[in-house]
Amino acid sequence: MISIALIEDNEDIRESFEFLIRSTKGFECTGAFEDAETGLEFLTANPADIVLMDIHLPGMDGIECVRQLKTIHPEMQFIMCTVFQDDVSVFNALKAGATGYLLKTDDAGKVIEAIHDMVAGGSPMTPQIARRVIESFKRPIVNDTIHLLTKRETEMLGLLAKGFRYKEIADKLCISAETVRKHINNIYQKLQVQSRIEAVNKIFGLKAF
Amino acid sequence: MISIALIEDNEDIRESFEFLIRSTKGFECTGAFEDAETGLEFLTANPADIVLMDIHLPGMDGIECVRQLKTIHPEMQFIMCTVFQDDVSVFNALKAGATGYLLKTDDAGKVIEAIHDMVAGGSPMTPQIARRVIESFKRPIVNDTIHLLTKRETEMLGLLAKGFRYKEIADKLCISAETVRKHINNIYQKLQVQSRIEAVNKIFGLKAF
DNA sequence: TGAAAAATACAACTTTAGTGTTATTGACCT
DNA sequence: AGGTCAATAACACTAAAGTTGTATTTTTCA
Repeated sequence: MISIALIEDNEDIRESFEFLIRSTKGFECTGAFEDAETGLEFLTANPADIVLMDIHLPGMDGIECVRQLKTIHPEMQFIMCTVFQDDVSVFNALKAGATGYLLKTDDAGKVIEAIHDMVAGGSPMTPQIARRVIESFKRPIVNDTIHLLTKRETEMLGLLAKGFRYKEIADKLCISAETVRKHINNIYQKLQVQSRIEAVNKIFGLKAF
Repeated sequence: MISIALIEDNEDIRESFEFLIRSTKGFECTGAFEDAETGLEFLTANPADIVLMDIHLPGMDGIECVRQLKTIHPEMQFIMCTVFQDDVSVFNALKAGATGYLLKTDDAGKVIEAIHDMVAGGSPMTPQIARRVIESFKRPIVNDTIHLLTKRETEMLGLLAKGFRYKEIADKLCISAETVRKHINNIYQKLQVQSRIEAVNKIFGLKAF
């Protein structure tokens, strides 16, 4: 028996979801809440296997609720339900610990399928959302500041990031170590940093996730 | 009319896919190839909207084929077809530029649906594959070597990664700079590295993508 | 073609980082 | 009670990194 809870402020949707779950073999609905606060309180004490969570809620939003519940019960699985599929919501939800994404427009069959996929260790989501995840996954996340650097300087920075010494870089590029030193000094001035690690963090540092 | 090409070494699968595409309204099959080399040659000259690509092929594999075609025709879309859904293949394919992932066991309806999803700007994939993508997306990708370090050493490394000087770390933790120096030296010995940047790369370095 | 930007090079100097060694204290384990 | 490990600290020394300044050549581009 898979225990499912849901947090959704719209009464019609909440009740139809609850009915849907109750009338599906192998599923039980352990709670249906209209706001994040009461849901959070109940689920902290009574963890469910899977939670269907609306994003837009009065008071605390669904993403924050997931974040808090996930830290308390890491094994709990969350499927976000929303009308929007904008990038920010998707990523914040994923970052908070949600692993599935349903649209409210999805029919009953999709919802049941999504829950089954979830139980089977999958991440049900629309192809549109999957695309967004992939796109941002591929993005190198390089700071714009890099455009201040010349080609040679960018090359230097790459080697610097890999941990090569000035002497090694010099040998690799067949220039003198003093030139390398000069280039790197120019880089530091442009990036407003004082050390190799700061430069690397500024350019390649990953703030995303 | 959406033009679709396919590269698949198994004759039965290739012909049934070709038949499926030809018999679907709005789809046309512009080519069906049994190996990457001939497919690559044809598609370079005659780009298709969507390519169904097998991963395991004799000679050049499907991932390499995608990589090459994607650089020549970036607007071409690729759906990988495979029996396996292992992490390495999935990520390499995504990295090469594929945006969809089908299992050979999927039925005709799923294939058609996947192509439509693709045309609509989505990324059709199984929930299992979506989960893999998300997991690795969230994973900080921390090297196992970090378990060699003590709590204090791990803390040091974090500050080291942020670019703080020994003196600054010392002040932050209310210990002497000499102690910081010692801890860091221990870290380097455990990680078998000689500098801050190497240590950071070894532990937090992202090999993925 | 002429000015600006980039790449090259050298030098003197300061600061920070990294290596090696030794020693004390407290925590934890058996 | 004794042993191991982690954390603390200090000192001497070397190596590498970072700073500042000047200068020449090459590229680029308006």
